[in-house]
Amino acid sequence: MFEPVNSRPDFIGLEYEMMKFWDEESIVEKYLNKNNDADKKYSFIDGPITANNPMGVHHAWGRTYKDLYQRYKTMQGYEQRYQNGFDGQGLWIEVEVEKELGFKSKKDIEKFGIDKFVELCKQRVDKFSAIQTKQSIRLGYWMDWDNSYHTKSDENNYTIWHFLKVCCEKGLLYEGNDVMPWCRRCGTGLSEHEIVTEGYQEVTHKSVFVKFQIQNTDNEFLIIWTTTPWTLPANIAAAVNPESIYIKVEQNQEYYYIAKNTVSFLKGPYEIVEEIKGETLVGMEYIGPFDNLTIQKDVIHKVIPWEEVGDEGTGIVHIAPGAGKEDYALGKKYNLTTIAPIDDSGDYVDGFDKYTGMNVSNVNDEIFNDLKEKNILYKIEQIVHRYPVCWRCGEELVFRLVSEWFISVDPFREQIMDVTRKIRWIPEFGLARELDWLKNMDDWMISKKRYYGLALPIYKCEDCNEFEVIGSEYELKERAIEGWDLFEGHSPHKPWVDYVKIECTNCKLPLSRIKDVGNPWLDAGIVPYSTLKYRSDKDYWSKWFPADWISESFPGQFRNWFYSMLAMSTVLENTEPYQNVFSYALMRDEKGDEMHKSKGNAIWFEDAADEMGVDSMRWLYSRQNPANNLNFGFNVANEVKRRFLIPLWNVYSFFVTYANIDDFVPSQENRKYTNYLDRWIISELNELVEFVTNNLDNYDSAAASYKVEEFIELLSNWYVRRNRRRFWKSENDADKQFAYQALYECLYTLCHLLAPFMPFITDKIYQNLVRTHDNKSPKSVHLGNWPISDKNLIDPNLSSQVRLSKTLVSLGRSVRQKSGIRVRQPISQIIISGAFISDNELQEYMNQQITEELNVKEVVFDNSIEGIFKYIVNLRFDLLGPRLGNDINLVANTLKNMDSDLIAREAISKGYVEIDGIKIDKEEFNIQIEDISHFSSIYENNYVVSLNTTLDENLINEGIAREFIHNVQNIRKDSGFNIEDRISIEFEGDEELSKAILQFEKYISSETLALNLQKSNLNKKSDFESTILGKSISLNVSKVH
RNA sequence: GGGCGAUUAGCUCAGCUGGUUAGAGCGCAGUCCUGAUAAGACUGAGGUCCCUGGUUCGAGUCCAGGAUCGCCCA
Repeated sequence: MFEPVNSRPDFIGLEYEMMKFWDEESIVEKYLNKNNDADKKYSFIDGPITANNPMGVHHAWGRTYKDLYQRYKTMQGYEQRYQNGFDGQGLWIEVEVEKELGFKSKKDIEKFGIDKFVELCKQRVDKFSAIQTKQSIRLGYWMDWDNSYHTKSDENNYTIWHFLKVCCEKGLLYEGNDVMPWCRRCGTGLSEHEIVTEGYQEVTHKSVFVKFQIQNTDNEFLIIWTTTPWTLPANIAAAVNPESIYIKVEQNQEYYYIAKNTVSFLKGPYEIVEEIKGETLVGMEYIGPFDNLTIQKDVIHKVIPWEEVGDEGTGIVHIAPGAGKEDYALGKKYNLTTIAPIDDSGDYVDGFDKYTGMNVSNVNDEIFNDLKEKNILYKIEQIVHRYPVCWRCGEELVFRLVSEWFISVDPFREQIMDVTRKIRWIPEFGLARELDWLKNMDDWMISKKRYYGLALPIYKCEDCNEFEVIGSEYELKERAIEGWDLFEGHSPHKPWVDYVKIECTNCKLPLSRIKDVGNPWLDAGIVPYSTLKYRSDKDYWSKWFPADWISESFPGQFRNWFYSMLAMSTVLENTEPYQNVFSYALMRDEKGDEMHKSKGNAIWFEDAADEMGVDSMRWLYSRQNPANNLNFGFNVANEVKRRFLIPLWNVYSFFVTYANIDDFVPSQENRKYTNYLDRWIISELNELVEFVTNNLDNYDSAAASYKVEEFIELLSNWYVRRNRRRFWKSENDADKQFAYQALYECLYTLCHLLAPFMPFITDKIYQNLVRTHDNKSPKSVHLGNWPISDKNLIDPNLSSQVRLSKTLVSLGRSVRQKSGIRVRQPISQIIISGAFISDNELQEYMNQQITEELNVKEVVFDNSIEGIFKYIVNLRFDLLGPRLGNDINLVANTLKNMDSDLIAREAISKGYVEIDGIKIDKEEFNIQIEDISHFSSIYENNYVVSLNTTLDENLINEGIAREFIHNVQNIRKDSGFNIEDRISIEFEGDEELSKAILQFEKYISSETLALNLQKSNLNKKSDFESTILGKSISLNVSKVH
């Protein structure tokens, strides 16, 4: 006996039940160790999840992929590591802790104490990694949770030290000055990786048009335009496009130089005096807007050429090499003075006189006033533009001249690109995208002026300006001249690691570590080395490196994780760290809008899990095309449950119900699939196994899922539906056992095939179908093996014939609809013409299927029958017009005089017809059917199905009997009788109904399991009132004990 | 300005290396079927497969140009 199955299960309760079971039986542990001795391995490296907040439903999407493919490989017998990763160093953690503590700036952190602050950061990571672990387990994500790696671990940090040492040895590491985007609040620069995309917002600013007076003139000016007025005190030059046309205009007794295409900004009337090329302006000297400031004392302001200058503003660009990225580059090129105006927090530094100490965020009015006083302010304008903001705290960024540490990319740019090409990118365009990034990327800025992160192991001598890199904890210990005892026992973080001083190899002075911490993508990028014991166990590393597969969402990762791993692995070993990289798009809400907490359309993981159920969620994720954004929500999940989960469960529930009635026990001896339907479904099943296997090998879970859905549809709506007779019939014969066995095999295989997708429901079904009968079988479906397709059982011909039967039945229903005869009313004959099969046996089988489905007495396959319908053909003018031109009228006229029916028949049989010597394809005709007899017909897909619409008394009576049966069955169901219960029926109806019912007494009794059927005088004592063909009928139905 | 995608029914999307009359789900209207089914079937309305050229016996699919949207980078 199988456990009876609830036909309306509580899927979520079931999930908790399974989690409890797995826990009690240590199933996960057994799963993790299942393939310990395998001779094949599969190496997955987890991209660390940021342990800074609870996991969201978008993480669940990614984790479903990770779990799916690892489970698949486990079932196939691959040894795996199942290691999850947590990312837990860097600014994002700091920002959250700062928020918790109510800090406003870096000074607050220093006052609080760096040691205590870093400790709190670590604690936050530990807290959220524990929460995420619990959430992942709820998702059914089976990993070696006690062995998760942390990017904040000593090993991870020291392996980066090793990497940086190698960089240094290869001459890739350098300290450089550059103008970088800078966050005043966080007090740190942002690397190029961080600023793009997430980092831009629409902001309204005041832009200003300023007149720069040309030297040795009274009334000639250049007009420049800028959106960052605070940079004007640092102005050094003005840039023009040497190729563009500039004009000199006269306005209010002054002369202005501007680009010709920008005149519209001028207010009021003006007159063009002269037209010149930009290069003519180059070299001109002008009086700077703030030449009165101390710091500007010796600056000579000049016009320089710059090809990038466009038609924005005035076509003349204000250049401040200390406050703009391109400005700085131009400054280097033309050897301009550089004035760096602001400090860490955006305050003007010394030398700016009245401005010194003022902050750039509130200096605009002061600047505007000064410009006005000097009479060089042309006008002020509001502008809305995309402006970079800090991706963590939202503060508007400024551009600031800073000294940072970089890894130069040029020396190994080609190498990384070669390595990149060896990797398979899914979706394919990932390769192009990564190469594009690599081609264009600047040197990698790896330093950050913050507290909690990788301690960059760089020791710089302020005296002789040399620096060195320490490559490991051992080297540090060896080189330590003081502070080791204070550091020992601590993680290599600030402030502890900075107690250690080493000696300068050059001048023997004691050296401190530089104050900076590292870019967090170093932390994640080293993972293919640090987690695989690169430093301590090379054999182990060689075994598991490179990863067979990695997977992350693509926004960001091409320039972050995918990139940092490529860069680090190219430097260390010049080889690819992963062989397949799978990426997927973004999660949106059901309407396709971005999910935001503030918008209220975000869905918490816990709510999703406990309302839609994890299996539904996972199926929804698995069936998604990863290149497209996923529109996620409760309605979509419900749809999945309704269309997929429930039908699957219903087949299972159906099987168990009937198998129990007949005491079915699965056995190899019953695997005799001679029946067409059995052979067919087993053929479909094996084809499914092959398809799913191939597509999972190809990391295409969506294609696999679609196919499974199609199979469930066939299984539920054709195999089971068509087989109901075999399961119902009272004799428990061999044929019935074979049918049970076939259905059992389908469910058994599906459990295994779907186990990696939906781990809960599949194991639940498995426990009942397998474990109740075979206690030697694995304790859980997840400890079982992946199904292998038996190609000998695949019969494509059979498959296409069954599909043809389905099509013909559809057509039959269609004709019934057209002729208005309901399906319960038997009809005498259906005639089908079209292309048929030659196999008589199969033909016979198809007859049977169609007879039953369409409730007809006889199915005739006949191509030659005439006189029941007539074809009508018309030309498809839309198709033939363009092809034949004027000839089409000729053909149309000829056709009018021909026998439409004959033409159609010829076209259908030969595929074409010749009219007036012109060959016309079947497709170029519009073929329709006209009924010309008591048959009703329909033409589609090259088949004509014709229905004999005449009904004699017997047929009508049988129809009544079937209506009666239907009524009784509903009563049985509503009364809660068991399927096998016997009943007794009394009824009362008019003469016509009664006659029909009694005529088919035997039939009715056997269908409804009635031991007794009789007409009596019920009057008003009847339990049930119903109508058949508009006439009322009363019924009493009672159970017979 | 450059690179990468996308554009198919009201909505969300399938459509493999070119091959019958381009499909599914949801939604809408109607009908039917059902002792596994919270289901299901049938019918109907709904399509310029973004546009223009080209290759081909044949193009939603391949090529070129363009439009719009999105992403990535200057």
